[in-house]
Amino acid sequence: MSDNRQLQKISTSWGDIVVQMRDGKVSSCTLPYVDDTPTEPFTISTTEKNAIEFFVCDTFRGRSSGVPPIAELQGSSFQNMVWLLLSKIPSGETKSYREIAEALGKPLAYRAVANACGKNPAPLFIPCHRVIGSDGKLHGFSAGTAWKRMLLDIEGKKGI
DNA sequence: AGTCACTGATCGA
DNA sequence: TCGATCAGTGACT
Repeated sequence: MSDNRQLQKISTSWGDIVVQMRDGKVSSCTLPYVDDTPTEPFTISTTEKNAIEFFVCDTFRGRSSGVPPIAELQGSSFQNMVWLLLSKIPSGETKSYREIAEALGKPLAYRAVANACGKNPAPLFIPCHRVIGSDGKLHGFSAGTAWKRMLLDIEGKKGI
């Protein structure tokens, strides 16, 4: 099992997005933390020379190109189920923490769902930013809600 | 036992 | 209306 690891950086005005690959699959994605009210407008610079960059670029354009293969996720069974559901939310749509919990057959586990979202190893690739509160508020994002707000805005959910 | 990226209810301004 | 506050909830450390 010679794991063929590879790091990929994508530079943006908010800092570098670092994607870690293993055997050609995405195993994690790290976004730099940004304050809730960034002064800097978001810009991204990449050559889109491979599938990862292409996907990330498309994401920030509000398009949903094919999601690159994601490595097997190492979380608890509950977390894996949450992450699987998240990955099925299409671009431009949102779900509430409670809807996810209900889909898992545990409507009262919304708090746990939120926990799992926060531990999502690959934001962007697993679209945890499309999960918002049932009151329509963003509530949180591991790398700062600025990302969440921007992504939803780009994907067509204006004014959240 | 304590921590949460929640939710629904309640209360005061 | 809109906020702050509170209790209840489940998974995880």
